[in-house]
Amino acid sequence: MSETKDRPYHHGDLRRALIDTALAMLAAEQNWTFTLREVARRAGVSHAAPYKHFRDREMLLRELARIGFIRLGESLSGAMSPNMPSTRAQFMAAAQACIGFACQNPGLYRLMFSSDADKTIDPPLHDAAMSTFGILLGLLERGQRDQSFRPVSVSALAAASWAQVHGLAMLTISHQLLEETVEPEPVLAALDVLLDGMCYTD
Amino acid sequence: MSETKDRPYHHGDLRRALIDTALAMLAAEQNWTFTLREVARRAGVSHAAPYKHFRDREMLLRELARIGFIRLGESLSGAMSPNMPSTRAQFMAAAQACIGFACQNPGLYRLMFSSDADKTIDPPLHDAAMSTFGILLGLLERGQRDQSFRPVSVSALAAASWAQVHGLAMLTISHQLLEETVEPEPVLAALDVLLDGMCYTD
DNA sequence: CACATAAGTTTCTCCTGTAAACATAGAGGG
DNA sequence: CCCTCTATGTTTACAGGAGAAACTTATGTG
Repeated sequence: MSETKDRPYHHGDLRRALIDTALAMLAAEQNWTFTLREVARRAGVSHAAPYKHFRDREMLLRELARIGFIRLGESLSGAMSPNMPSTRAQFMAAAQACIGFACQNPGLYRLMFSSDADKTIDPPLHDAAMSTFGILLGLLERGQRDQSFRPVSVSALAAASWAQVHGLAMLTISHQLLEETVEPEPVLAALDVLLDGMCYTD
Repeated sequence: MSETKDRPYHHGDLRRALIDTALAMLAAEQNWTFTLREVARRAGVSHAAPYKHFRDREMLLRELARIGFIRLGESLSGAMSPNMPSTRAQFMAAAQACIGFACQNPGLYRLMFSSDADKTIDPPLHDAAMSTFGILLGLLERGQRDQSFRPVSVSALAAASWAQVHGLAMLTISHQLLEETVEPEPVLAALDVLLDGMCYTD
C-alpha cells in the first residue's frame, strides 16, 4: 500500500500525506495563509477528503504545531548533547538552536505560538509543548545544582529565558531586530546580557 | 458635519468610525478573526463602504497597528515620567507598562506584531514602531550615561530587553507562562533576572 | 444652477470552510 | 466465491468573506 504510482482511489496514507504537504507549504512560505483546500489540491485529492482525517482545519493546524514542538525539542536536545565546557555554554547552544529552528521554519514556528494552536483544548499538543519546555527546565535545574546559575526560583529563570529566547526568535523572523544589523551579533549579545544576570560570575 | 444623529447617506467621518469600531472589536475579543464585513456591519454601513477609505483589509489592519504603537508609546512614556529613584526602576516600570498594555489589549498587541502588520511596506507604521522603540533606546542610553547599565553595546541591551519584554507579554497573553501560577510573580522575577545582567551592581 | 466628485450602495465573481449525499475499494462472514 | 459493511474517497451544495465594477446620492464650487 505504499508506492502504487497511480493513486487509484484510496490514497494509502492520506493523513500523513496531508501533514507532509502542509509542512512543506509552511516551510516554503513565510506568507502563511494556509487554506485547507490548497493543501488538498497539492496532495492531489478532493477538497473534502481531509475531513475524513481531521475534524476541521484547526485540528490539522494543531497537529502541525504538535509536530513542530517535537521537532523543536529534538533540536534543543541535539544542540546541547555533547560534553560542553559549562552549563552556560549549553544554554547558549540551546538558545541558538531554538532561534535557528525559528529562522529555518518561520511559518511553523509562528503557528506553534499562534492562537490557532490552542493548547488548552488539545491535550496532545499541550503535552508536546510542555515536554519541550521541560528540556529548558531540566537545563536550568542542572545549572542550579552545579552552581552555574544563581539560586533564584526556577520559575523566574524559566520565565526569563523562555521569554527572552522566544522573543528573540519572533523578532528575528519578523526582521524587527534593528534594521541596520543583519548579523546575529545582537542576538548573541542579548543572550550574554541575560546570562550575566543568570550566572554567578561571568 | 459632526453629530447629525440620522446618518442620512454620508456618514460624516466613516474612516474614524471604522477605526473605532475595529478597535472596539479588537479590545473585546481575544478571538481575533476580524472580518472587514463585520466591521462595516457594526459601523452600520454596507460591506463595500470601507473600501472608499482603505485600499484593502490589511491597510485597515496596519492603521490599527500604527495606532497601537502610538498608544503603547504613550503608555511607556507615561509609566516612567516622574522622578524615579533609579533608571532601573524606570525600566521596570516601563516593562510592566508594556506587559500591562498587552494584557489590556491582547488582540491589538497581537496584531501589532503579527505578519499582517507588515512594517516593510508601510512607512507610517514603521515610523510609529520605531518611535516607540526609540523610547526604549533613550532609556537605555540614559542608563548607560548615569552608570546604571553596563557599557555593553546599546544594540545588545536593546535586543535583550525588547525581546524579553515582548516575549513576556506574548507568553502572558497566551497564558503560556506556567499554568500553576497566575500571579505576576514570574514576570517580575524574570525582569529582575534580566536587570541583574544589565546593571552594574544590583 | 449645473455638474464634477467624494462617499455611499448593489451586484457580481471567486474563494474558503464545512456539511450531506454518493461512490468505491478492500475486508470479513456466509 | 459472492455479498455486504465500512473506511475513505468524490461531488454537490450552501453560507460567508474579499474585492471589483457599476450605480446612486450628497456636496461644494464654477
